Amino acid sequence: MDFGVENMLKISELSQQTGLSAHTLRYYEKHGLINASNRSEAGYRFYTDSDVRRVQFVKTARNTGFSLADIGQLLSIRVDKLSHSCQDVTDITQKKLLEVNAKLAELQSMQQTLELLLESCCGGPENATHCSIMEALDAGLSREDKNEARLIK
Amino acid sequence: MDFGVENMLKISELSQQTGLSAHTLRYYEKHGLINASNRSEAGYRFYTDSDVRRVQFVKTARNTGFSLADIGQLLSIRVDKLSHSCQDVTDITQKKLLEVNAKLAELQSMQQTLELLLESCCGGPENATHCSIMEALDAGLSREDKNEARLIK
DNA sequence: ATTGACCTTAGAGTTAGCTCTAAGCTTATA
DNA sequence: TATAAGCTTAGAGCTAACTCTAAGGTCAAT
Ligand SMILES: [Zn+2]
Ligand SMILES: [Zn+2]
Ligand SMILES: [Zn+2]
Ligand SMILES: [Zn+2]
Repeated sequence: MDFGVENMLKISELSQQTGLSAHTLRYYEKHGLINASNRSEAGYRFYTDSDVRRVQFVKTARNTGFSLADIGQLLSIRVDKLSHSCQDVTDITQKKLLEVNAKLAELQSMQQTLELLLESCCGGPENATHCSIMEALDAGLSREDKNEARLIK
Repeated sequence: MDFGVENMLKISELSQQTGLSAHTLRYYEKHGLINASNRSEAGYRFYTDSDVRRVQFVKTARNTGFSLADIGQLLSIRVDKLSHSCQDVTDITQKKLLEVNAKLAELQSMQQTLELLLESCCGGPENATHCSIMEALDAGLSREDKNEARLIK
């Protein structure tokens, strides 16, 4: 009856293999991303090799930056590749790249502003009455002025 | 008695001037960042010029990437510059820059991975049975392998 | 006097992705 | 057999920064 239970993993073993916590694995299951193909009579989850590969796919996609919703889509492609095209895959990937690029631009702008602020300030122990960082934040930064210009007209 | 009420702003007027919603302004007040120096008899908030400048400082700092907690610290320096040093200011700014740099590195890694994935896939209408993006996610990406290597030993 | 726009408050809901708790079984070891 | 470690579930809590709702008071114009 219970043929092949030996090479299946319990949740803590899967956790160790993947580096994802048991909590997270159950969370992914609750959200429809993964599943344990088998359960013991007591209800313990048992993961097959195929289950493990699916979890590793999820982890890899997660590390690549995909949201759990994205991963849900990628997984439905994965289980039925015949019904999906390469374009379906690139659409998801391209969308993610655009998001990443947008965040990058925002962070680069912040980085530049912060570096300029740090260059302008002595960083010394004297009091901050004439601190150029405080002055700059009080004056409204030039980057922000540009954004403001959009709103005015 | 109510001298000078004329040049004060109601919350919706401040909202228009700053581009922050009235909800957000009340939220900032609840969290101790800003305040209306005066209230009408009915309890309406009235903002002085000084209040407005403080709100604009908050907005500028927010646009620069500072968290509301950071801004709370910057504001307490702002109201008592004599008791604080330039170093106090650069400490906050430097810490923020480090955070931004860390996020940048993460996003740049994602960007690179996503670009490589997109280069490898034809993106065409044929079915996804041999899609190289799916293969790469199944195999575990090389970037991830590097991270894994850290864990192994 | 009656709209309707604006203001007040406390507090709930949103987002994403976990992270943890409580209460109670199960399993392995001593 | 007792103890500890591990498993189960539902559901609460966390983070940050809003965003919105409900129920009601205020104000200007008609
Ligand atoms: Zn200085
Ligand atoms: Zn300074
Ligand atoms: Zn293809
Ligand atoms: Zn492809």
